[in-house]
Amino acid sequence: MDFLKEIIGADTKAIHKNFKKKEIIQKQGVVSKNAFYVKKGLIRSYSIDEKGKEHIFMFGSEEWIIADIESNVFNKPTQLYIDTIEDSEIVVFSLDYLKTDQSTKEKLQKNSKLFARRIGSLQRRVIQLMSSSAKERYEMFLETYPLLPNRIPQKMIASYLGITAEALSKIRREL
Amino acid sequence: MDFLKEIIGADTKAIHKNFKKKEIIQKQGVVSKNAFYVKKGLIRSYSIDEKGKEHIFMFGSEEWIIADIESNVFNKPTQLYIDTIEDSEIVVFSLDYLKTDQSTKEKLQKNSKLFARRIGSLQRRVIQLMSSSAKERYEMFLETYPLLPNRIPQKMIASYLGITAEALSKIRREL
DNA sequence: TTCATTTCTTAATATAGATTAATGCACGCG
DNA sequence: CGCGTGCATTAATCTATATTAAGAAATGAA
Repeated sequence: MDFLKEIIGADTKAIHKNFKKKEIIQKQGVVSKNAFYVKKGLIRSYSIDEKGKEHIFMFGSEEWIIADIESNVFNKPTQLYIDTIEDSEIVVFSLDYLKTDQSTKEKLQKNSKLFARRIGSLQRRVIQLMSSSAKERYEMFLETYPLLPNRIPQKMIASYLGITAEALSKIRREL
Repeated sequence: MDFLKEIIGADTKAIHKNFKKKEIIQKQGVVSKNAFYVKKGLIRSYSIDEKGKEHIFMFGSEEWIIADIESNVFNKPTQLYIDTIEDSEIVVFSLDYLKTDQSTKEKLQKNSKLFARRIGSLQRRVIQLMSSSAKERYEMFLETYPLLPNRIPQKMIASYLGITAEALSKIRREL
């Protein structure tokens, strides 16, 4: 993820911010203008459905970017809340350079790579959701993010996997 | 989707190809070098799991691009088969311009928009898979792609929704 | 520290959707 | 033209996961 540093490093308008645990960084419904690079800490993006239930879309720990990219690029209202799971140090930056002529070819190329990776991880997630049981998804989660599970409450892991906390508890007992 | 034409139009190496119904365009496991723009017809991308079950990842009709973008950009073996549902006219092109210096800033910007849209549609898909019932997903599918359902066999729609043909049949009866 | 609140676990019951099996239909092929 | 193979539907049964409820453990605030 080398190119992250260059994209962000080159953004002179990027702002470093500190957030306390459980602070809300972005609310559903607004046109999101910013992307959030996690320098330190742990944050999450999630949506809340009509029944009031939370569904975690992504976790972001050190060196990850959390953002509603489509909302950023096309000025659409975002579906995603973003808040912190731990006290976090966040670099708030903008993807505006994609629209204006402010950016170099190199930066644009790096950005395409960044987006391509994100597309890949979402593609795997969709296929996984369609083809694997809750237990299999949990095992893959542990493999893919070995460092995260002890930093994240069970109920949030469950929400990320698309199951209830009760179902996850049962799965954990079986392992 | 204006920018599609420009991206592809500018690619002098792009090749127009005709495929018969049910022809395989790309196989799982290979490093995919190409993206497929559908000029006419209907194609799909899908993966096959260990149990031999198909899971449709995307449909592509006129003006859509079907590709394993991460495989293209990072030379990773693809999870996705691609084949045709109807006789189709396809523009086969490459995303290599993202790696080399062959491309203009404008083209790169358009490409980022293309990727951002794809990220948006995958994000919605993930959240939908986690938060909606099969019936709700089917109704959203009908709304989002009103022209496709009569061109696609039921069992493939079911596979796209992540359910069995039997379950879809039951849902349709209820509507 | 104590009390209140939230999180995690366990268990009983309910349900959406899978599986299996059987039937009628359509259509592509010899 | 008829025949076979695959497609859609229905129904019976099964199973993974949801829901509900309750208690135990952990966390946070006063």
